[in-house]
Amino acid sequence: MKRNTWQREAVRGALDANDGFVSAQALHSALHATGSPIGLATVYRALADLAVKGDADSLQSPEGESLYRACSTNDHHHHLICRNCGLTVEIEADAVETWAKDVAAKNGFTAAAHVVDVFGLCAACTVTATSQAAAAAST
Amino acid sequence: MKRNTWQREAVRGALDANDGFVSAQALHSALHATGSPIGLATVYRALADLAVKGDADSLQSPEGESLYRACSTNDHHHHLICRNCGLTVEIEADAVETWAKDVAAKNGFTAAAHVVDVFGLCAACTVTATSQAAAAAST
DNA sequence: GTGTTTCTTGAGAAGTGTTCTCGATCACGT
DNA sequence: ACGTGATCGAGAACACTTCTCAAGAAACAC
Repeated sequence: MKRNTWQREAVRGALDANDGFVSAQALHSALHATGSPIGLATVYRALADLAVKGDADSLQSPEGESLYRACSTNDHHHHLICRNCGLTVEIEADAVETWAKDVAAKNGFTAAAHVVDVFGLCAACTVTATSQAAAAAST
Repeated sequence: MKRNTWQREAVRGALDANDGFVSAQALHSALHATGSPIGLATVYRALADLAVKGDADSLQSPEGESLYRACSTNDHHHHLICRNCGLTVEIEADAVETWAKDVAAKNGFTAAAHVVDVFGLCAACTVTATSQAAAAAST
């Protein structure tokens, strides 16, 4: 039996309120900032549950943290992530799906899963970064 | 100035001797097993150096460990990894490169990098897994 | 509403992987 | 051979995650 607790709702809400991927720690801080006395362990548990149920997507940041995000769809899909502001766009990648299966099969691999994520700078951050670079260059 | 020390050579050698991705910890244990009194910190430093120089490839395992592998080419490429035995096949993915750039551009993203790795079971491990499953089913 | 059951929570301890610190060591240029 | 300073190693420090367990609170039966 799964019980409904305000803690679980709070985590889900905080995740929904966020556009990009957030770390468990960040989510915990955010919840505390809003006055929730929720525990860190509980945040981890809730996130793990959401990920298992398919209500959230998780990935490993290059720094080794686990990042989570509320997903608009339960279907298999990939992400385009701004490495500066965390903005995330869900992308479909039929071509890549096919390619991955193909490559695996060609090499005798079965049960193929794949990790496909694209990191970059979103339009807004590109502008910021460019002007900052210019400022730095002129210093 | 970069010095040549036997420790660095040992790490590189151990990496070369390995077919698939290995964790820093595993590499350290392996080196100790051969009698090298090399320190763990040194292994981490050497691996980071190799990765920066492009002599080694690194990726995050699903468990959050950093895995390293000596690469036969410095060119950008991807991997097909057996999740059971660690066997790794280097794969080219021009199609994916193009797709990634394309998707990024379409969404206004710049400086796009991507993470593309395929995990599966290699032919040998598929056989083992299948027979094991059969054995389990008959129990 | 009351009582019972048992799932969930939260604080902190524990665990794991990685990085940092700092005195000792040793490779390299002269 | 010598001096310099990059590199080493052991362990401490650190960050993130998971585990432990007593206390709290949903859900259910009555």
